[in-house]
Amino acid sequence: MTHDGSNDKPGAPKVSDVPAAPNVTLEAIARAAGVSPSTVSRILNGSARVLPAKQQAVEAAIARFNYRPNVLARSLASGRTETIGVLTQAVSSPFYAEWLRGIEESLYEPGFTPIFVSSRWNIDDEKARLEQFIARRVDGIILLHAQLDESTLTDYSRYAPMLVLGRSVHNSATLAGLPIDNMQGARDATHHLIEQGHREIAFIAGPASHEDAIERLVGYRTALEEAGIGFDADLVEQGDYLETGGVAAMERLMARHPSFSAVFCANDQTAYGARLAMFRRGVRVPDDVSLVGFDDLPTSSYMTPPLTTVRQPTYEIGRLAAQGIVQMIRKQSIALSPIPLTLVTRETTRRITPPPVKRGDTPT
Amino acid sequence: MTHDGSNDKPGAPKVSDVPAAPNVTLEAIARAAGVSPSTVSRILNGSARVLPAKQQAVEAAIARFNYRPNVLARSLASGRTETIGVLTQAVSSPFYAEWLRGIEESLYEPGFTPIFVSSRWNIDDEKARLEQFIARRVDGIILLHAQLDESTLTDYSRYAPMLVLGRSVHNSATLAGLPIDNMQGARDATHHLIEQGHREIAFIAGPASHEDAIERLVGYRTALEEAGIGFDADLVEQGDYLETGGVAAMERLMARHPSFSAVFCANDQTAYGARLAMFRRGVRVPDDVSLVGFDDLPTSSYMTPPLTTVRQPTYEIGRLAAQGIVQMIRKQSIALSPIPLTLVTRETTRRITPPPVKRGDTPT
DNA sequence: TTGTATGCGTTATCAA
DNA sequence: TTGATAACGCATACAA
Repeated sequence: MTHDGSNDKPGAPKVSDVPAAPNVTLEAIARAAGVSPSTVSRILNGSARVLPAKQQAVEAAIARFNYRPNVLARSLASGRTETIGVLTQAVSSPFYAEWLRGIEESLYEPGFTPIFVSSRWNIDDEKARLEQFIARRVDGIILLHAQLDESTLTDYSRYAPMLVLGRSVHNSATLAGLPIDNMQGARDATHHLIEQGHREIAFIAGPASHEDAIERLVGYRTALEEAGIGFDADLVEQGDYLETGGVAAMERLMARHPSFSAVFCANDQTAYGARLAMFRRGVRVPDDVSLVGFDDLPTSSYMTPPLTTVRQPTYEIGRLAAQGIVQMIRKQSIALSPIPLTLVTRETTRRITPPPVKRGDTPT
Repeated sequence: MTHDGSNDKPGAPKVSDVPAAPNVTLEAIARAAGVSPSTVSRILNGSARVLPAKQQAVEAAIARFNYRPNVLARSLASGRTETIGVLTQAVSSPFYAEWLRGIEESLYEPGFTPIFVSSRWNIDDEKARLEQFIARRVDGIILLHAQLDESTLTDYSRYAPMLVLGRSVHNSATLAGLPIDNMQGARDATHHLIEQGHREIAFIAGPASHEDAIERLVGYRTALEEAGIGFDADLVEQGDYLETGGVAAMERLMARHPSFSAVFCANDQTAYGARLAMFRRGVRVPDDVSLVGFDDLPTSSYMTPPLTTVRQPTYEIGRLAAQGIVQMIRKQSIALSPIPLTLVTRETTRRITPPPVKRGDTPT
């Protein structure tokens, strides 16, 4: 920060801008500047006016000793940590990545620091991490897809305001949910396929334990019903939101019910797997089968061909969440409306003239 | 803050397992159990034996009040935060994701908590985040691809031991580097293509500012030289490690020098872009052009066809890093050997009989 | 084995 | 405007 670069070159005696003493305290600065600790504190926090002369003396001392206030001590004394606990189910999931980015970027400006942890889809871990947040006295908590039931969340929210993404809860001053309209998204996607002339539309579902996954299935069924197409349980296969599950599900589907002309996958990762399984069998997309995903992961627009999918504005949702939690911390009321999803039509779907052409015996 | 939640549900008196007082202190527990604060502290940390009777009394009080020690106070008093600062260039990058997972999982067992932040490839941010870590008194720091120069890193390492991934530094007790052998990886990949009969092998490079990217270019050139193939600058295009850069580079390449039979991309994301650009032009992979990437992102095995690439064992590297930093904190010596990379041969490369067949005018 | 006293580095309250 | 002084919640050296 105060690196002057004047002695990078060997030869000249090195006078580092980062001094040796790692533990300069506020008190040391006060002594060096000839003022009281309180004055230094005031300057640091801008909590009161001080004489310019003293101000300068203190600032000089801070620069000279490269002093950095101890965040721990500050938090202990003030009761505020300026820290937000962010709980994800899996840090490494491409799906959460954009959320984290949105959260981090919006938190930086108001001066909060996010702490990311992941519970690995394990409800016990989720609890443990939440308690860890509380032990750390975070000022607020953002949950990405909480699995805990609402009453438990409500209990925890007494320690710090909580915002739950992708879920609707009974909103209060300390607990709020930002629901995502999975049902509508899935309905739109299915509707799109129907409009393109598809009638036998398969669905590869997500884990039955996920609320989202269920909503997406409901959306699929709703669109079918609206179009007067009977629901066929044989066209539904179980996936797990992962690529491997998509592969397996598609293989079962092709073996059992090979006449579908379109597949709607509960998420993009599932679609990647399904795509590969079809590729292996020589089934062309979209010539033989149309494919639609859900989430619009960054990679999806680089699939070959680029994937038609339901876009979740994750980055924006992340920003909203960050702003929301800050408002809750500041005791301001917030109004969170459900996030609408939009269908992004790319190149894995095509119009067919019903009845669907029989899928070809293209060479592998 | 002192909301006691005793009347969440109208009607039935709710007896929650999470008690009302959010700020139970160690002292309160001591009083409730009829012992001294130090005894409670000892039980909490297992730092000394206490009478079973007292032990039980304390544990009962802890359970009754749902007491959670204040991490801040504990750290302030002990001088240890049990926290590791992890600096990434971009939290949301699929490339860093696996590293983070490895780090997080290995840190959990020894009782450390990672704090992830990202500097967004900005060197000023990198410095700011590092200073933030120091202000938080983290016990150790892991850097994923540091951009700061070694002397600055050395300066910072006086505050907390630092481990730099993907870079070699002059190792000391407080600063260590875990280099990754990009050169060898790129050399192997190129060599593979040469062995398959390719002679006109294009290369889409990464940002010239990245050490890794340069090493990969060097590996490419080395393999060519070893095979007695002259380096042709016309076959090298500039990318940016992102998909968009891959698309653009491939388009330029095809326009300018359409006779290559293989492309080696500096990373997988670049390869995704290049793949799409070829797809758009009706150039088939691997029938017309062989394609090799670098990194082996999780998605790469689901590309169609699955991408041949150089695998970085990122998850394992993450684990190594976590173990390493813990050892450094404990003042144990560590031995870090460069990580070897391995070529994963999948389906985007194929053997050709030189001279390469002229690339087809397949319909778009 | 247990308790007392002191310190960790700040902020905040209260006088001056 | 400034400076003592008391928290903040815990760990720990020392004494018992």
